[in-house]
Amino acid sequence: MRRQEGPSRRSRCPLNASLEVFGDSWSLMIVRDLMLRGARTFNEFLDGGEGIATNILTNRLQRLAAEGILIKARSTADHRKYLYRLTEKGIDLAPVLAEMIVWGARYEDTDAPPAVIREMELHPEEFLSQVRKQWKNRRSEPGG
Amino acid sequence: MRRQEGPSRRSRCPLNASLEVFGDSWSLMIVRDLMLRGARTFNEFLDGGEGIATNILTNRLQRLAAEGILIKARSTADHRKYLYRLTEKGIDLAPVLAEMIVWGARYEDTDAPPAVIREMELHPEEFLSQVRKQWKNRRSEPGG
DNA sequence: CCGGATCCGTTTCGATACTG
DNA sequence: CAGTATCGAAACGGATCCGG
Repeated sequence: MRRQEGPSRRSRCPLNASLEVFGDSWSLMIVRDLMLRGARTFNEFLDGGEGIATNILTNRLQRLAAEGILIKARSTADHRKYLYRLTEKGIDLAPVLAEMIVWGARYEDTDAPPAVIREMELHPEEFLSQVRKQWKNRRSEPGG
Repeated sequence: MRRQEGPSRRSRCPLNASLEVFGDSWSLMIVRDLMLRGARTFNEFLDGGEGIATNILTNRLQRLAAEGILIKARSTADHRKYLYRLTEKGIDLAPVLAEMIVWGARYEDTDAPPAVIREMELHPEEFLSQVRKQWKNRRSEPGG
């Protein structure tokens, strides 16, 4: 019970607040898998995130849920499954994600498709609106 | 000798590459102190970053220097001092920083001046050009 | 099978004291 | 001023086990 929330104990700076929420290696990967790769179940995160352990994944999903970035709910189609989806707060991480992807693609050695990166870089607002549009449609839980 | 570089061992995704470089609590705080708060010496980071320990600060400065995000050099004015400054690669983290600050200011409880945040949010390219302009002038090492 | 929980060895972090 | 050295605490990561 070490990590209780409380309205940002002493880190008033916005950057610190953000870092407290997703300032680790895994949280943003989970958000990316959710946002850009269509991952929705525990095991889809396990595959997509580069080798995260199950206990760490559980921990991060709980933290992100506690922060209101994602929501966990039982699948209506398959009752054994849980489905995770982004909240508005989580979707609004898209610009952060996009800038990190653009920077990584520019300066590190990656295999990112240049077209997608250029799209993110040159038309960020279109990228964001596409993400939003996809998440509008996803309410209907297709293929759950 | 655990952390040797190598051209991104297996993390080809740009996001993973970025997270490997600055995916921890402190690295981006240091970049922010450098970029937005004018910190340039070890002790200025110690004050600005919210209570970072000296060994951690040393470690992060070394890592960031090894990644080519900042450069450490002796002050020409005061030969006892070392001055840290951002490289182009480091300055290009400004958009990432800005988006994280905007998100944190929107969703977490912070004391950020709204005007600055709105400026970052509505005119990101102006914010970026201001940062760049400031770093042009900083070559002359004023007050070192 | 799905979604975890638990155990345990290893790694990293972080506070403080100390040094050139 | 700019870091090392030390050492306990915490986080990580792999493997395994468990409930539905």
